[in-house]
Amino acid sequence: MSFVDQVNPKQLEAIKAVQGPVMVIAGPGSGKTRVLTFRIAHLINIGVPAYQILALTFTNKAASEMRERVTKIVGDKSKSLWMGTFHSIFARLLRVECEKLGYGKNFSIYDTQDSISLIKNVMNDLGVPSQNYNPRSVLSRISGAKNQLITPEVYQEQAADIFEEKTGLIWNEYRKRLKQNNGMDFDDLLLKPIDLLTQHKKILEHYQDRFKFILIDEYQDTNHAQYVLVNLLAQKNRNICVVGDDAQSIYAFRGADIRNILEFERNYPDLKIIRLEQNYRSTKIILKAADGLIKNNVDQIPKDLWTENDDGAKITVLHCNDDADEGGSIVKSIFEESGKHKLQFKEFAIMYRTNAQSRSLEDALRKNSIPYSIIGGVEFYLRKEVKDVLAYLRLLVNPADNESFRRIVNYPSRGIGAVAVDHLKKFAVSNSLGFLEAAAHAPEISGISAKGKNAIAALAAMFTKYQRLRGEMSISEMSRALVDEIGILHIFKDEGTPEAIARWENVQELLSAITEFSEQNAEATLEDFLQDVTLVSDVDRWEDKFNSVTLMTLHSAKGLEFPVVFIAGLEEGLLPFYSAEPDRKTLEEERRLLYVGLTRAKKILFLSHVRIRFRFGEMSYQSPSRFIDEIDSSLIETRRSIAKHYAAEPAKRKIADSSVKARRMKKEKSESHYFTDEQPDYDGQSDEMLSEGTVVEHEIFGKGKIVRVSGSGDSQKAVVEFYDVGRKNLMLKYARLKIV
DNA sequence: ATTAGGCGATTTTTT
DNA sequence: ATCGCCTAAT
Repeated sequence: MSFVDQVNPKQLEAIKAVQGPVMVIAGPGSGKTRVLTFRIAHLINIGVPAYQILALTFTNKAASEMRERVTKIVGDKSKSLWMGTFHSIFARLLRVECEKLGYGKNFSIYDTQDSISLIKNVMNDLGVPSQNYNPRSVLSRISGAKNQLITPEVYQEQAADIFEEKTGLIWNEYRKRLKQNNGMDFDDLLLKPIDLLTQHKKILEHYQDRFKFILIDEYQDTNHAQYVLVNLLAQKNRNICVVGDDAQSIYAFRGADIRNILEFERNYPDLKIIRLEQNYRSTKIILKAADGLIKNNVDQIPKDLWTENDDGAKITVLHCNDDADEGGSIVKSIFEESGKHKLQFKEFAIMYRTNAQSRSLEDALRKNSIPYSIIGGVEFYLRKEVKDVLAYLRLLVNPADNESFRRIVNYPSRGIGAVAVDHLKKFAVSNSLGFLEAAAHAPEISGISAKGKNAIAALAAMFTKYQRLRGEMSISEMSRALVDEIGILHIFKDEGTPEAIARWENVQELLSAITEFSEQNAEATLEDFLQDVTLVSDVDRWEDKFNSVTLMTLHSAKGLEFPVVFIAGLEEGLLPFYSAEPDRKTLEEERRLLYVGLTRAKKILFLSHVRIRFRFGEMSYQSPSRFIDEIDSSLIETRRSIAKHYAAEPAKRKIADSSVKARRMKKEKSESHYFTDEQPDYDGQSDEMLSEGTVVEHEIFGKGKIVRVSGSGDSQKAVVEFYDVGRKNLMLKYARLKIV
């Protein structure tokens, strides 16, 4: 093998240190994937059977790319590698072993949406009003506790307030229901393997002997449960290699814990630490900017990043008026840069903090006929009609799945309402049956009208029929037949509205996806397909073969790189994201997120911010992100945008009156008061003396009193308590306040 | 009892 | 856009 002349000495060291625990601290663009690939290839070449290697990656895409690259070096042997995300690898393991934990092999995997709706049902049944306790927050507490390996019992004992008490109760019931439904949530895919391995010594030994060499990519984003799980597997052979970068840790909200890196060192005192600090991706200017930014974090492992690449162009900061203008400015820059450097659209990426930001950017791209593909957002497999069809398939595979039953029992409308379902549920509970089983006994259930009984019995009969057909037809034929019989395609067709047509297309696309899936792997089962759609993300499906601009969140951008990167919305409150005054930890995580974004860029980097943004249905004055100030100003060139020509709609946004309340977009058609995309007059307002207590008047918000003034020069800001609309954070440069 | 339609509230980031 | 909650119609 010829990797020796393709890597630097540090990389070589990381590739060859195959025995014992190794931690590779890999800066952005330092050839981490190359190291992992060669390391696996090296293991195989020195005689380690591929099935003894377990490689855990952050995305499925990273896994399949790596497998491809390994295959190029070692050939077919790579097929028996276990490579994938934690969730998909351990779901696979559970399919084999779950019966020892009392689950059926056909268990359903509940995504966040499914889990929330189960929580809602549980709360209903327990009489906990969902007005007081948001099911989403309840789930996130439960999930947090689960990833810390806290049991419901301990959680309930330690409950510090009424919310936690209720959460404990809900959790307990939620857990029971999941089990009854033969279902696991995302966290269970990590916790159940831990249960399995700690409860069954033989099985633990089996897998310890099986996975003699373990590699973990993006180690900084693993949580405590993942840490424990991997250590169980690795503790016997101790051939474990983790690769990560603390500066790119951006999943704390999901339980990712920097302590994993510290504990790792404690757990393996003979740990070998290798640092990869040479960057092969970005220009000197980009790297310097990123490095300068991240140095503002207190929590970090110090690093000395360097590159032999050119200085490159300065970073451009685009000052924009509003979101339409931002889209226009970005489009204009795409045209300019692609003309100047002969770049294709696929070499551009636009990144942002929240999915909601994509809309105005899409508008601008569409208006200028630039092809784009978008990662994330409302994902295909989360669309209602798609989830509805999937619920049918899921119930077919796992008849115990009461949540799926609930979802489809009256979709499309069959005259089975809440009351009928309630009777059915009572019958099911008192006879210890699943809902679908109970449905087969519809005639025996009291309290339901004859019509309702017929409808329920017919539904049950349909499932019986398709359970039989599953054995006789291919999964794609069977799915088509089922969708046909449900009749939703006709319903959408008849409705004929653009929305309905879109739904029709989505269902067709789902059916094609099933066909394609079964063509790709001939032995694939419906279970495999269902598992795939819940565990494979949008990024995983993304391919750069289309010549289009890519739009995505900063979180999704991890692990990718592009010649030209735009990061939109660098504004206080948005990036860094916060609603209340942010604490240090929050700010540091947000800073790391931007760091990840900056370091995706190879050659050219644009940052943009707007003056006025529609947020939470409200017009909001935004001040530029503090992060812009943290980048050395000698690396930056600013541009005030006048992108009228490219902006999606002339940026006309109505504000009806002085009470700036939530306004639906559709209501925004009539009436007075427009903002235009003309440059605001910078009338030197900020030069005047404004201090606490000054009474001022704003053209829209009316009169108010200044509470606080901060910053200086162009970035001077004030908090103003308006008499009519309450407290607002304004940037003086743009707010055009009049002293009263 | 069920359904349709209107209205208001809700949106950080993801496996 | 979607969901829950309301009311009026069937």
